[in-house]
Amino acid sequence: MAVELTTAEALKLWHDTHLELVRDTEPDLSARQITILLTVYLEPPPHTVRGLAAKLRVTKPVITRALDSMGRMDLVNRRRDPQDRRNVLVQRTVNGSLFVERLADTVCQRAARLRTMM
Amino acid sequence: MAVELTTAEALKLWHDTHLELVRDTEPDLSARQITILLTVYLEPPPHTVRGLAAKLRVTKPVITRALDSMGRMDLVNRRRDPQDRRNVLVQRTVNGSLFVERLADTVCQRAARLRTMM
DNA sequence: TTAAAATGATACGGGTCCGTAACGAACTGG
DNA sequence: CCAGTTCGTTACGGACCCGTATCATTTTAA
Repeated sequence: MAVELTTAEALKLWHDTHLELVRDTEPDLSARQITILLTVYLEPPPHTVRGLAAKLRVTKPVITRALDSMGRMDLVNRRRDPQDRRNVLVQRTVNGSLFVERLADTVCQRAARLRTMM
Repeated sequence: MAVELTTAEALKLWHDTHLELVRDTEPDLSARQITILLTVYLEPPPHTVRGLAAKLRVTKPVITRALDSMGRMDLVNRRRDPQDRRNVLVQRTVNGSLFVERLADTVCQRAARLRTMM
């Protein structure tokens, strides 16, 4: 059983959730940063700069800079790979987990209100 | 009947859709721009700079600049209000409609594949 | 008629992000 | 060992966005 959404519902969900994120002035991540963050938190490790760049189809400096910003916000962490010290492993943080959890709640709440509030 | 989403499904939907948007290198709008665009296309006119600023809880220059960029991308249009020439009315464009339609399709497709692909 | 209010745009200084190119550090294979 | 490869980072010039303050235009009201 799949999640059935009409196009109007999909747009309303996208709109309402974004509006809430914009209003809350949460750190305000870009689409690339959101994608990186959720990849790290949803998919099994290890996550490397090169791997993330390939997955998103962007250049490596994009990933490096996104990790810089999100590291400053304490959403992710970087560590050298002890096995191959050229690699950098992207790791989760407590703060990042909370952020992702809040995001999930926001999306869920907006989805639940979709058909009652239209 | 509401749209039931588990938190895991919500996150996967958010991740998958963002990933697709990042990969496609569609104009790559910010969260604020997306919110403005969808507000204009989902809610009944008229839409003014002041109204959008109040709705998003941001300053007016934010809206002006977003309309500048999205105008350059031909996603929205500006017109003076003939009734009160201080106002600017934000209008939809053909290109913007297509963009919104594609976005809706992307979200719907990702939602439909949620439970088959997990 | 004129002062005040409202609207959207602009100037400014500061920050972030972009892609290309170059770089140092670490591994690999001959 | 040592040249070549791989990895992540940094430097650079340019573009965009931010919030505050200010501006011109238009409307309102005394």
